[in-house]
Amino acid sequence: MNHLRRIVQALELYSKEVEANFGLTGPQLWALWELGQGGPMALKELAARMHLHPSTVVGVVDRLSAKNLVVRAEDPLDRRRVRVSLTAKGKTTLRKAPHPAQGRLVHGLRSMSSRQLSSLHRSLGRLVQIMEADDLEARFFFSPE
Amino acid sequence: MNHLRRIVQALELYSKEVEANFGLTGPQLWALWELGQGGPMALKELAARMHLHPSTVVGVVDRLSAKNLVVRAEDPLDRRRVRVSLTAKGKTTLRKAPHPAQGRLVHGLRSMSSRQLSSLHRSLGRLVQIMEADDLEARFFFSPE
DNA sequence: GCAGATTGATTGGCATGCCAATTAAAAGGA
DNA sequence: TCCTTTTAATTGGCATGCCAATCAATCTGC
Repeated sequence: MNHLRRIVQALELYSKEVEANFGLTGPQLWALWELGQGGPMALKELAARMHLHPSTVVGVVDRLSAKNLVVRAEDPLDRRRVRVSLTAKGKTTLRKAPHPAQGRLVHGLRSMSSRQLSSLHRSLGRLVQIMEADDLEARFFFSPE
Repeated sequence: MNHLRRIVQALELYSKEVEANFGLTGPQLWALWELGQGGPMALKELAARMHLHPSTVVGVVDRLSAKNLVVRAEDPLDRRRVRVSLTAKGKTTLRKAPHPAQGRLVHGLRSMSSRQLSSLHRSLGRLVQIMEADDLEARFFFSPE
């Protein structure tokens, strides 16, 4: 538990550091990266790819848009949707940016043996599986819709 | 990376759930628990035990104090310090509260073999070690005071 | 075709978390 | 002793993240 908290904290510190030296926070970089991978997409899809709540992503897109790295456009086929896409500046920035996979963590992982690594990956994957199953149960228990 | 994010997210969801059903968020419960373990202590010490920034803990203590679960008192020996301590209500609440070690995670961990568990613990511990070492280096590199 | 349900984005409210700056108190040095 | 530095707590500003509520657009059933 404590280790997890420390890792998360180290990730957040890294995000601050990137922000101070590059002008973009971790989540902002991450969103930019997803847009680079998947091309222009609806805000809802971006949120889904990031496993975040849409209302969270609205704020991130707002800030990226204020920096002229992305633009919102109307989707002609479904006017409820907002197509978020990279600007030219966004693409350039993305090319120069550090990979959003959080440098320090990557460094830490690289220094582990591949056997250790795959064991860690398996264990974490299993944890996620169990915790998300629990979550579904809990949701069902509290509000069965 | 993705697994870590999901685990953290599951923890936050659990915190929301506890809040909805118990009236206290994860960090609030955590602070209460530390006070239960260590007795009355300075805000700074509480922050150190939680590995959080003092300014963060000010807010948590504010909210706990608004709920009459803790009180701030002046330290007669050092008037800069604020002694935070549990109220009677705080102690009662703490006895009834779920353990702050995040139920779903515990459940997930319990279902793993002890061999898997200790391997996971070792791996995470190693990651923390490496990431925190990196952090020191980075701080030194960016601002060598 | 039209009323009612659903869906996508947004807003407002709130809790965490950080940092930088401020204030008050204590410690240290000349 | 007095002045400077350090230390503890707080404040204000900001970014994430959630949820609940709202608004507009789309879809469905009758």
